[in-house]
Amino acid sequence: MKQYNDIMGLAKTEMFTDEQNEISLFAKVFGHPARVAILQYLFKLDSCICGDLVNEIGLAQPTISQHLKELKQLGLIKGNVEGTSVCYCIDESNWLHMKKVMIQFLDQDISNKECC
Amino acid sequence: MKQYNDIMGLAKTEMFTDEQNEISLFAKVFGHPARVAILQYLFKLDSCICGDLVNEIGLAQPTISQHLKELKQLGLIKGNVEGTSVCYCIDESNWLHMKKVMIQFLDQDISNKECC
DNA sequence: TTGTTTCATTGCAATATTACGATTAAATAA
DNA sequence: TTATTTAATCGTAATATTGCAATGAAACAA
Repeated sequence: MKQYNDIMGLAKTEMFTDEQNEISLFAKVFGHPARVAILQYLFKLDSCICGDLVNEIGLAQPTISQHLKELKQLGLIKGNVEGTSVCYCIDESNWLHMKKVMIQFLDQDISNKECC
Repeated sequence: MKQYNDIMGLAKTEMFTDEQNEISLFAKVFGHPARVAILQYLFKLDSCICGDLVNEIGLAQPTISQHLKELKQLGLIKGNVEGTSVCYCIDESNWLHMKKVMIQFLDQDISNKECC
């Protein structure tokens, strides 16, 4: 597993639980609309090459490539070289793990004794 | 509604859908373990004052205050002044809206025609 | 009034993120 | 071989985020 501190910058990850750090890492990768758009596109197509994304999304090729790298580093997508192009798709088992962790966080119970 | 460009920096939000921008804004606020920890603590207690959080989490008071401000700006928490302290809690209806948007994103179907 | 307590704000340094032009690398085509 | 195509990487500028000391503001207590 990647060390949280490698990519969290100033965040003092050692004062938080592994769960809190994991949630924030997943959230962080969704924290840019281009990466959200890339994932939605991959879900729509079930496969895809990088060039498609450059046309689909309006960003330059190096920028898309960088966003793909971040998604790949977290394990949410995987890519296969196919000739001169690369075929990316969702990594199903890692996506399901992430989904479980995130939904558990989002699904916390709101008791009705709100104070304000 | 807050203008996305006010807080997304370089991100070219105009090239993305409102949905993609909304998802990324919600995700961004979860993209720091301190804010995840604050939210979990608020869920656990159903109410809370800022000073509690400074003790609970190891960060300085201005840092906690800043994280609270971001959560409040997105509407996920609300705060009431009570004497010299401030009572924060989850904003239930906004939390439920966020949850719906995020779960819809996380719940996309993975077809079985993976290509790689 | 003068403290005291509690939280917000300011200001700033350190670091991270985003974007993209230029270049490189790798596969294929001519 | 020499293009050509496609995507990754490098380098760097612009901007954002994080953290906290110092300070301010507001409510309360003595």
